[in-house]
Amino acid sequence: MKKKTNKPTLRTVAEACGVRPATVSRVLNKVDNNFSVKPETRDLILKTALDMAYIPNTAARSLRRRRFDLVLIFGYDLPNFLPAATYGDMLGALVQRLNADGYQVNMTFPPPAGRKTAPLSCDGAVFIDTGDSELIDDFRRHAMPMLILNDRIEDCSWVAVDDTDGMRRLLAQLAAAGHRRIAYRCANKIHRLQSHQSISDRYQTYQEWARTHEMKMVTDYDQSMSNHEFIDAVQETGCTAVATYDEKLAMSFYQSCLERNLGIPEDLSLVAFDKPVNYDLMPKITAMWQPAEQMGEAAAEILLRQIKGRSSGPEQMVMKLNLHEGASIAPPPLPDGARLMEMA
Amino acid sequence: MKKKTNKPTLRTVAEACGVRPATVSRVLNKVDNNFSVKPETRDLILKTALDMAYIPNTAARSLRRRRFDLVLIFGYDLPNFLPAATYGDMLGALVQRLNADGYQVNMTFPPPAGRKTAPLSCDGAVFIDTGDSELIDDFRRHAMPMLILNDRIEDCSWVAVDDTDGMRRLLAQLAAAGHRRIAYRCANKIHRLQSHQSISDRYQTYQEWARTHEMKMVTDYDQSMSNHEFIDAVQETGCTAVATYDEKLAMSFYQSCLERNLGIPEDLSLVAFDKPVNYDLMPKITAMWQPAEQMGEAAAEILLRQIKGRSSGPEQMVMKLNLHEGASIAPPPLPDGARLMEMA
DNA sequence: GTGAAAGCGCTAACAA
DNA sequence: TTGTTAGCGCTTTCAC
Repeated sequence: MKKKTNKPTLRTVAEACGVRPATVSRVLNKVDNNFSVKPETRDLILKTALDMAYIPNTAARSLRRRRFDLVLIFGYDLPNFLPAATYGDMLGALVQRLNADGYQVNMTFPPPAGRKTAPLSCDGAVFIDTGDSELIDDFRRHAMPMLILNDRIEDCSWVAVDDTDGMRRLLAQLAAAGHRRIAYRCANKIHRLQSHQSISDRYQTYQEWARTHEMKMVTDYDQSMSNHEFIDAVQETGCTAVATYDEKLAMSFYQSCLERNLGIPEDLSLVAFDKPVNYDLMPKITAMWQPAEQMGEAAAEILLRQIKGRSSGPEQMVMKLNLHEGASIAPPPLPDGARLMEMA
Repeated sequence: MKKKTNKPTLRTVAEACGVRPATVSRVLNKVDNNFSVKPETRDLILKTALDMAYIPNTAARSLRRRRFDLVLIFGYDLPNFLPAATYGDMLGALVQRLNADGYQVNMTFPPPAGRKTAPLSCDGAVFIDTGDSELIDDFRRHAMPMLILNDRIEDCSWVAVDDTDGMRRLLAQLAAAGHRRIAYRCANKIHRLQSHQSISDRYQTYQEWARTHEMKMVTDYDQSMSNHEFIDAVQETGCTAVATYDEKLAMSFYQSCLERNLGIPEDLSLVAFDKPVNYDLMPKITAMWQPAEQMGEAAAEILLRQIKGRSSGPEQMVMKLNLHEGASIAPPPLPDGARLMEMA
């Protein structure tokens, strides 16, 4: 066991090569504005650095360069939310784009209480499903590049989706299949601690649709209901289709329908938002999916512009949801009388 | 728009207070070994720092302190694997423990090619599902504290599970219910690019079981088979139970069984490894779950010992899997003849 | 083609 | 109770 692991520094390497640290730095960073290195010293330095397993000290480098080449992702709940499937894709695209421009990407978990040094340890930040407004404020005060992904915050850059349009198209899809009475299951009061734009957007669109189509609303927006209570309400009011706030609610509702021998879509049509995890193992539900990759990429582009100062003020972007056709919509079942007439 | 965002530094704050940077540093870092600050200057400094929104520069601090207060998690594929559910819990516990000791935790995504500065930008690292042995080598060469989570690498610290024991108990569970012929679906050749200890552990245990119980092996370990081909094999050989390598395979197999009107567990018993995502929405399968929280915590403890130099050499830890009882085991269905006898 | 020197912002040992 | 000083390891301008 060695007494002390003296990590090689620029100076160590330089001494081993009989040159000065500055030269080593130039060689390793491939400073090529005017070919200022003799090939043999260059090779010697390269070889020595490799042999000694030299790794530049990030702190020193960042301090000097005044830049970190690092983007932080804040999404404290991501371990829970990543299973929303769509975030994996979104972040994948985001990271790839940032990497292409030389930025390392780190996802940070909640920092120890009292430590809030983040704004001065990266070049920019992406907030996703993070309600940490204090941190966002800090970034803003320090004029640090940042972007909100999948939500909207005033005076910030963000990339979000058009839930109003999404809900409208979802309802239109059901209407096109012949549905006139549609219920909306959202369970927001119960499931969501902090409110998200999508909650009100989707609900209000449902409300608007009900008004313009003279349709009686059947929803659990204002009250907490179990799946079975909701199914009761659906049946009592003669709804022939149900829209749910997200895929989790949809799957859970689907299970409850099975338990009651309610076939989907034969007896009840079902639509939702979001792509479920393990999509191929799940019942195929027609749903509005986020354009995950595009969102990630757009976010990266905007953030990069902010970082490189090529942007004046916040940029905001709304994207359309994609209708993903499953097998959960059918024409409404005919009422018993009508069925008899049809058979005759 | 301000001309230039002059971020406040220690010096800025010090000048505003009429003291020297060192004093500010002492106050903000609560150096309290001997109450060396006059209350009024202390308050002034605190207030000024807050007003100016002073945030220490991480790079400068780390450079000087020779420490980052940061642990990096490497798991490049985590966005894909987190949906394995168990990792969310594992990381949650790990992070919490490290936070408690004042360490920030970042999960890093693949760094831009050619940049391998990680070993000198953190105090320690956790590798999870990462086959980046080059990076691991770098950490080792620099004698940086690190730990492999959920896998084993020679001469490293790691926390892993006892898959041999797990498989044995799973098979024993089936045997206790009366099963004598058990098939093993692993599909490893197809699904796993890089090999994991669990693959051979589980397979070899199955093999051993077959030998000692004089049971004919029915498995796809050496050949690629579709679910339906596998079901064919199961039926031809009269197997009454199937064990699968993981929950994904189990779920997928389950679906295929439904398609063939094979009831689980009435017609076929099924066991697996791992906890599925959205467990409450999934069919309840008896499976071996990782003790996720304990693993995360143990990993944190070991890593902390390494970081604080309280450890001599690598520490390795094997944990038992937990049997999670679902509803996928039943006694084997009686052969037709036997069933008649029973009824008589 | 390479060296000298300054300094990024912070902390810790020492001095007063 | 506070100031002075040195320097962490690196990059970059300027000089030769």
